[in-house]
Amino acid sequence: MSKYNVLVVDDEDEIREAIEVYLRNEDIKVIKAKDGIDALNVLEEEDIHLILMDIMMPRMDGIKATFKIRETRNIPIIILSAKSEDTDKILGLNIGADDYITKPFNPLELAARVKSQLRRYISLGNYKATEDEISVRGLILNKSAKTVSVDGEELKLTALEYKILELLMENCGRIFSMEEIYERVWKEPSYNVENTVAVHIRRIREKIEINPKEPKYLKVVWGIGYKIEK
Amino acid sequence: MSKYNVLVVDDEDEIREAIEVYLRNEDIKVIKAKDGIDALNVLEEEDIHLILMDIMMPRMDGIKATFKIRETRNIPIIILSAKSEDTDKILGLNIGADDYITKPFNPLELAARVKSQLRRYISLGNYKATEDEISVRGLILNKSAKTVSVDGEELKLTALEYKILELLMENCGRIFSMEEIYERVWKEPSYNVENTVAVHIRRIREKIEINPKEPKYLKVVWGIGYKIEK
DNA sequence: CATCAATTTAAGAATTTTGTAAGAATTTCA
DNA sequence: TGAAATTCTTACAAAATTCTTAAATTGATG
Repeated sequence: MSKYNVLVVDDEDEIREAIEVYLRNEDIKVIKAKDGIDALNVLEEEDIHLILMDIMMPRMDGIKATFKIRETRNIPIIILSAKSEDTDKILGLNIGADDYITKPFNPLELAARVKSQLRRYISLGNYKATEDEISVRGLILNKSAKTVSVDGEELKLTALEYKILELLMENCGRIFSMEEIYERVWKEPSYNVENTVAVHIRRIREKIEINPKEPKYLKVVWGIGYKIEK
Repeated sequence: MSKYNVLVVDDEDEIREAIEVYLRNEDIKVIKAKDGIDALNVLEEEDIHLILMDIMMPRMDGIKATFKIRETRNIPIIILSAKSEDTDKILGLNIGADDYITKPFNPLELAARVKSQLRRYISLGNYKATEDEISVRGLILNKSAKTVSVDGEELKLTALEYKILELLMENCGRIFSMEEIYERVWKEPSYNVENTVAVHIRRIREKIEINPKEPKYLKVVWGIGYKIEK
């Protein structure tokens, strides 16, 4: 992996081209989009590693676009903006952007921030953050369709069961304690976490496992929690 | 997981305290260090999720400290500095820092950048040290998956057995007395340390050793303690 | 409002882990 | 070599954790 694709979203031609020049020699390929809607289309087609997003654009602005992208993907987004007031910065960062640069920007700083985010993203190893389909030894979970199948046969999970399984499969191999599962799926407190989670785990096993008593996928790690075995 | 630990490294008392105030109400616990050496010590002890690092400090400066930390760990580091020249920014970012804020900074911006980095770090799921796997002559311990394997075959250790083995493997070659093992794993007193530890050592050996009577990995040093042989 | 599916609660059963104790085996050192 | 110190082994008891079941509750839908 030596080339990274950076998507520049800005309605001003000169800015897009200036950025392309600044990022030359950095193992970076610049792909350009005129506004948020363009950007979303490009994201469908290309394998993008980082987005530089202008705030002020026709059709769909940068805030909306960032928000939209974050619904499904986790690639680094750096906001570009002429507004330098702090409120904007806060707003930009809270919609899910990873960094913020005000125009006019210094080319070296731009390049440094881009490289910093790329390095981080790549080093963390998951620049495929949002694969739509997660598959483990015949157990397949499709995130957009919200379906689960085992050996080709589609199963009928309830909404809750699906959420738990998605959490475990997205982090396949990682162990989640009952408390952590409850917290991340329910997002509210309970006094009966152990029983509740255990019951749902049971039901999921009943559906995805051939023999729920000897689970092939959804394993317990005694004293620690549950995981989907890789 | 609702509390994050942020380490503030700065030699000025007022700055450290100001930051603590700014980050209050953000589910953030602020831990303070006076310089790079302090910081490294804190990192040994505490589970830190993000570092705010000043550049100008006595003993060990922020650049050196960042560099040092990056040798082994991947947690987010935000550089704080009074210098605003771009060259410094570049330098800061290229030694492995994840973001850069110039003093005097706006409290809201600080909080936003901290949250942005934390969110990213946490969402990517691996807020564990980069050294995830410890390997000794075929015996491999994976810290995030909490698994242990010998010659490629995965073993099933209990939570306690795993903790003991992790302690010994993380400090591979170092000898731990029974008292020390008990203290560091159980964190409570006992009147029966010798028996208890011995029993668990036995159980671990039964799982990781081909011949538990002639251990290849988990060796005893008579009168002193146990170690994992390098 | 009746019905059905989904979820929660509760409690006992089943399983796994951990602690204890006591004697056996090994090492050290006089 | 023999006594003392230390570690090893075993079996069982206790504790902790997870599993299972069934009944109660909730929530949506016609």
